[in-house]
Amino acid sequence: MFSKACEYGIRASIFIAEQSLLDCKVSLKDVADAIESPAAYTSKILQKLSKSKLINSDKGPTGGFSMDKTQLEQVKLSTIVYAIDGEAIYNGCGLGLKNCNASKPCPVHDQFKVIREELKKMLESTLVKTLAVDLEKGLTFLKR
Amino acid sequence: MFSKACEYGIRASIFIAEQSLLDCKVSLKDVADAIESPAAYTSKILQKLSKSKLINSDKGPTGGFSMDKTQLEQVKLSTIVYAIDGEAIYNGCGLGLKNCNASKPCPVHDQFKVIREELKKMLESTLVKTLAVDLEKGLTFLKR
DNA sequence: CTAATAATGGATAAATTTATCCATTATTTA
DNA sequence: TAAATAATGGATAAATTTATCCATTATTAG
Repeated sequence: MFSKACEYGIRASIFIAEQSLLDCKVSLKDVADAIESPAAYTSKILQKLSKSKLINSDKGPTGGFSMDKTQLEQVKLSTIVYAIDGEAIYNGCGLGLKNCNASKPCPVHDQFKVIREELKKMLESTLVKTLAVDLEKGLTFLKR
Repeated sequence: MFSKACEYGIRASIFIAEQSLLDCKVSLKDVADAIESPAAYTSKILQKLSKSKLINSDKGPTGGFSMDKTQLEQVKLSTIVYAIDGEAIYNGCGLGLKNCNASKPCPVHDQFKVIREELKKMLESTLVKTLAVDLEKGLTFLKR
């Protein structure tokens, strides 16, 4: 459904959000340990999220990754997915056709439309912060 | 959402079904032309569908690919997807966790469950034959 | 100012997916 | 039986995604 990079990105941002709610900055290593991902690869993904202003990053000692109040209020799953995987999941044709649309539909156009809209609605209505709260409560998990 | 191989597989099987409804066998080249896919790669996918008994293939002159009555009645989108991409799309965790389940859920377990079940229901209730009928009527398209 | 820390960015490498090539096998027709 | 046809299967190659390595930059504390 999502690329591995996107999966890592979502898990990482939920962890960073959780720690930010506790007023903690986290290092790359903290993130990689928390979500069991390859550190160097995760680094690239966090750079992307950082450049898209979805998370903050600071260099040097006391540095690390974090999310501020505004980011915690605004960043949704859809924001992360869009930053990493782009819009393909929203607009792409289920069968890979370039010009699939209502007036020249692929054979599963209508069927997929329903699913995609459902998915979109879900991603756009889910704040990373909300997921972080459940994680902090121990209701959900980021590894295995 | 699906692999490229699976997209080709679905499009190919809809085309083969359409032609079979018109009592026509089609060659590899016919298929590749109809769905605008690389022929040799498509060949591998058709072999897989053929070995899974979702389509028939015959060698030699007058040979080609086809679907018989039984196959036309039984093959659904879910059948094709399962044969090519396996069950990951049904059972896999949205965030890539190995042991994500109701008692140890990932942060988006419940949200994804709804979407996946919706998708599953759709794939399992859609006969390739039905899609082929619409294609034959000129209501849908397999290229571009 | 120096040493230590942590993210950054560029270059590579490994793994996987997608795609191609070609010799072989099976089948049909003449 | 020979020639032509069409799928098959194995080997390889190209492209993309995932992953690693390391030197550099920015920042902080002493």
